[in-house]
Amino acid sequence: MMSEQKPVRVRFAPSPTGHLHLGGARTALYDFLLARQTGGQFILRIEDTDRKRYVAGAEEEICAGLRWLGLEYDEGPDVGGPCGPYRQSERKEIHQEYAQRLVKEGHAYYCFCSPERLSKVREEQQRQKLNPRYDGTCRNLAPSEALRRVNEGEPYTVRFRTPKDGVTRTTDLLRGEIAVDNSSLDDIILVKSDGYAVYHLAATVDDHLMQITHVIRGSEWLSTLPVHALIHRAFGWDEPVWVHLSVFLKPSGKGKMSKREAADLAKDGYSIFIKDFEALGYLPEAVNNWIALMGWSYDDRTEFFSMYDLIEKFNLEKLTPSPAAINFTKLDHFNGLHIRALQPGDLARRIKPYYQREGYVTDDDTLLKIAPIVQEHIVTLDEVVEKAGFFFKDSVVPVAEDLVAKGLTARQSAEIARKAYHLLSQFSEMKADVIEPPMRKLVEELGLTAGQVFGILRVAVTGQKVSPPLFESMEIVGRERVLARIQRAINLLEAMG
RNA sequence: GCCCCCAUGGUCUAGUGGUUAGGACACAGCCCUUUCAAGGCUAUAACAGGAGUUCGAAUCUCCUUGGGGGCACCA
Repeated sequence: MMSEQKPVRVRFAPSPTGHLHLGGARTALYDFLLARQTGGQFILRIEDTDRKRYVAGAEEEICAGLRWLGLEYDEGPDVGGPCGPYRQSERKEIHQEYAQRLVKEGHAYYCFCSPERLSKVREEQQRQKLNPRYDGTCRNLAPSEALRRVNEGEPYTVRFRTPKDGVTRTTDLLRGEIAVDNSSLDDIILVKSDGYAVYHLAATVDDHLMQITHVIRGSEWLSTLPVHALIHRAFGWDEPVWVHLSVFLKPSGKGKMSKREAADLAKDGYSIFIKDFEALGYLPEAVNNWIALMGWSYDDRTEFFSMYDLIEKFNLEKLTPSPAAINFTKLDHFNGLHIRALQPGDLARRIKPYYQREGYVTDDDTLLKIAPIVQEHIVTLDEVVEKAGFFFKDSVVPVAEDLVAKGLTARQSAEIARKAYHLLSQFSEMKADVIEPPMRKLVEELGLTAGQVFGILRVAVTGQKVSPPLFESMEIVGRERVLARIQRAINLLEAMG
């Protein structure tokens, strides 16, 4: 199936008004996959024509988020490219030029209605249960008069002259033909009175100029799709392939993600913002794998995909149009799978920051030894600190009660610890495969279970009831610390009586 | 209110006229086991409802219901 597809040019076009979230990331992922698969280009374009909504730092966060996910773009505001600028605010004159062309050719007209009048008209229409729509006051102004008013400095906007009747048909890749009566369409504003183009014009012009072949975006654009098609046609341009992705719903599947919902998520250690995933211990490859499968599938059983797999196997044909509820437990599952798929050396490198974040002083040799023994015990990277922090501590402080083995007294537990201490102290090194057989023999001699004996030692050596495998852990902790920790445990048990 | 879109287990989905409706997550039980996991096995669980078309519908059509999106000088 290695395609003979033509190289695509696709763009991810977020507005810098907030955080990069899962929905955006998934759109960008699909863009990226398609571009890489076909040998085309993935472009980042910042849609910042609304200066009022501009959020400082948002663009940087988007770029950083895409890079963290591994979605390197070929052209964009901070990397340049042949179709720049890639920030729409810097393309104001270009947009105006094309708006003029539409006006000259009769596809658009100047409108001098004030926002105040417009909103009053709208309120009145709503009161009368009519559909809110521009009332057409300026639609039939004589071009010469309109031009005169423009030249006199009167504030104006440019509106698209939508056909009054007929039907506009266009095609969405996932849904087939989308047909709408032109009578239900509005004369949308193309250029605002501040001179900046509105999305509908800016995106259309830029997509054409940047030779975008596939427009992949959220389904919130579906209702304006006919207008976008009409604008393309007014310019005489071919339409790109339209791909409208379904939205993500909240985990319950009932309703879309809300601000409140997002806040609740944080309490459970989840987030919908890409900037948070690293700190929460997620791997970018897991996040990609997870969101790739929300709206796309490969076959009836394959679910684990590396980025390499995704690039090879992604296809637009298997996209689904129905909305998907975000399922964070599935993300946890994928994260576990991807952690286990890592080379231990890679895992060692990736867990390091989580230790350092908590103030641990680590060394790479030890990290390299820890990686393979925690690998199949953690689902998020940050867990490594609570599960395997004891490796980097001089000593641990067990809860005395935890040292008492199930079914035994403190006194008996102390006696077992003493015997283990005696046995272990005879070895010059704590090699796991060397000390395990005699330890098991000890268990047998004592007539106890492995769980009872090893449980005491686990708490003694790690300070925790839950830890990575005991003997491997003891090997890393090392002879001196192991013995010191067991001695301390003996003392604690004896103090209990 | 009007317009557009969507509809298979709790969730993500496979399925494009004939299948015992498949897989995954979650959940429950069992096995394995030095803890926690991981792994293995088993179980529970779905075609929203109603009309049609057809010898035969999860698959095609229509209606209803439910959900989502849009109706700005925001994107």
